[in-house]
Amino acid sequence: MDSIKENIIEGSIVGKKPTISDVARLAGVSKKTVSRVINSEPNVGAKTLSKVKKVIEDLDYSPNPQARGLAFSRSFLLAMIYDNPNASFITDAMYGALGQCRPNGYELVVHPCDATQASLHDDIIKFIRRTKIDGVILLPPLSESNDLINKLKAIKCNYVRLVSVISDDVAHMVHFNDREAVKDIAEHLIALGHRDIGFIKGPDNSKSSAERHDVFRDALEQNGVHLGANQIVFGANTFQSGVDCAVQLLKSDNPPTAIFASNDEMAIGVMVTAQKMGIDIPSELTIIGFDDTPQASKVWPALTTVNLKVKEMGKLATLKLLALCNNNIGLAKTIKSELVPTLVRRETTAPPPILRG
Amino acid sequence: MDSIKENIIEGSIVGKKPTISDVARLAGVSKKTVSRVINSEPNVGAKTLSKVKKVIEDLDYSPNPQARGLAFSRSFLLAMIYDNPNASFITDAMYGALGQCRPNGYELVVHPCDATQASLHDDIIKFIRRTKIDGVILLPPLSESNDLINKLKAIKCNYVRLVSVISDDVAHMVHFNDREAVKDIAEHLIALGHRDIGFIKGPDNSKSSAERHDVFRDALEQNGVHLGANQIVFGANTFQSGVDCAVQLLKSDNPPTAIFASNDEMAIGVMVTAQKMGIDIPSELTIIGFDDTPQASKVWPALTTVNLKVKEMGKLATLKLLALCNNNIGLAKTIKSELVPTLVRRETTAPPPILRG
DNA sequence: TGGTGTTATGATACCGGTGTCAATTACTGT
DNA sequence: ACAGTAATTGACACCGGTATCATAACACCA
Repeated sequence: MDSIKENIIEGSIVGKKPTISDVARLAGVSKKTVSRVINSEPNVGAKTLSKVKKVIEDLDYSPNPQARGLAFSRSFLLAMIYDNPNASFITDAMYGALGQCRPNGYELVVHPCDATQASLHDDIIKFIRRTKIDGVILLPPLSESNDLINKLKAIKCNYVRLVSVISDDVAHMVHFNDREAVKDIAEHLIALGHRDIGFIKGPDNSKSSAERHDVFRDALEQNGVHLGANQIVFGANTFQSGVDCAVQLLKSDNPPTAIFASNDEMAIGVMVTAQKMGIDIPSELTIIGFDDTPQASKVWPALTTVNLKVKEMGKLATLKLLALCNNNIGLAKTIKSELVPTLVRRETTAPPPILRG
Repeated sequence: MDSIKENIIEGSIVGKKPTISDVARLAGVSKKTVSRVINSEPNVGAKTLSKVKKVIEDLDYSPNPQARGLAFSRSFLLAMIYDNPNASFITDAMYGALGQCRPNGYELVVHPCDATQASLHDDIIKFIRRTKIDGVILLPPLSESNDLINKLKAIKCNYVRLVSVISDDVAHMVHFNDREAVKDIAEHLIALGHRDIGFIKGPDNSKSSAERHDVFRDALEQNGVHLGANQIVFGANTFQSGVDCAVQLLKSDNPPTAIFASNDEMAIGVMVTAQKMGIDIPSELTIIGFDDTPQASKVWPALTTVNLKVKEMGKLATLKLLALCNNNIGLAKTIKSELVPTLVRRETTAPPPILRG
């Protein structure tokens, strides 16, 4: 007779999943009424409501997302897109996002991509059109590309970007104000007594690299410390480039007493290099990183760095994106879009040797 | 007239995406014929074929995955499910999987979950039923649960698991033979001359923890070295537990000259602790980890550890899963399912002090 | 040239949901 | 009691694909 019910009664779920028609039949109502219940639409009689809900419960029914997506012209899929090699940044952002996706009936698709590909942006657009993804979260440095943003707008794709540079498009971005953090670092170094400071800049193609450089230089300048050209070296945000930059800085005629690296990965490269050279940290060399990756607290000595609150950013970005997917731009605008990173003081910072006992 | 074509001609894609009906109309054929072309079905005339292909090209048409999924009763979605806190293991596996998903028209959904939840397995089943995911890749230690496997079988969900324990169900698993690696570690330590060896075991709920323990003990025993009860401590696979275990081992009456930690995370905890205690690595203490996480080569001295080839495992698992999704169990069986980890010798291993100059 | 067996193609139902709009039922106030 | 309005409900088309099966076109051979 009723094969659906039998399947359930038998204890394990076998055969096909129940459909909206099964629910409708068993509840003695039309498909449309069941649909109303599923989507919490108004104007359903109290008796009908509880009857349908009971059947849904009994059958352990859940709507088919493909069918739903087809009817709604939606996929209930969000994507996190990035060309960033920094695994901890990504996982943090991902966890922040996932926590908001699931409860709202969305799933998250991860889409790492290759920044060296010339067709990168077009490939992303193709990906979105092909999958019918409802919206995307863009991680830096990809999020800094206006070209990509314009292409997303052209296909009317919802997006939220995680960026360090300020913009007034508050509905579509979460901003981590690392200017403040960089200032904090400069002032911390000055307060400790450092005057010969080395700076490892991130790759040139990233706006936030330039920004960190400018802010750091200006903040030092305001305290009467000049960042000379030979005290600035260029890294690639990788461990190895941290090693290379450290060699360059520490083997110069006038080695710095403190080094600020634009990310933790490079800062740890500096640490390892200094230790190999027999330089003690922090008594002979102060090091500060940026990102507060899990490794930062797992090296010896523990690295002083900046926590960007990436997980929180992933969460806020997702909330905004969900609002946008529901055409609620007003809501997206009201969700907090600025996070202030914090300087995490650990064990790699100390006054320079000249000021010590 | 033809709004679709106009949209394309105007340069940017606006309005709705073309559908199969648009293609059919412009090519002067039926929807079904276009469907045949899309799915590379046989029995399509050469002239018709090229005509349809041209229209698809011109329109930049791609089929709607929701509609396709609905008709095929498939979602073209795979999920990677894990309760593992080890970020690098996961990202490696993820990258390995992604490389195979995309070219085959599948997307990957990430599904981390909370191992402390009692309803964990049922939640996973619900997730699969709700999303209509076509197949799942299970990462350890979740992949070791027979209960979960049985539940997956009950709902006929395709799965492939990454496991360290051997099983004959070769179509549904990729096996990393860490027994060999653990043996290599034991023999390496013996060869260096170590006789007082400490072992940090992983959490009790994991089969691979027990296995690593057994194999390590036996391999030492075969070389005439006994692993005493007070030389075995229990860790939780976290950095902090590495610290705790190190304290326990190093402050004992008879501290070991070498420590093998069941994962890198704990091994690095041991390193940091030893360094804080003024113990030099490797001259006074040899340390070996397991996993070859990115951090292993980014600590000082660089950690000797075992590379599990996780990315390759992710790739193989995905290939198997895709074969299973296409009901090709035979193919799934023939895909390589055993990987031999390699011992990566770096800088944390040396002969014990007693044997040194 | 006609009969036969393939190959190529299309009409129509269907996958499992939602939107529209008309029909039915339930409340109002007088 | 009864018109008037609001709340509830369902019939049916539709979203964009695929499966089935009947039919049309073609090739082959006697």
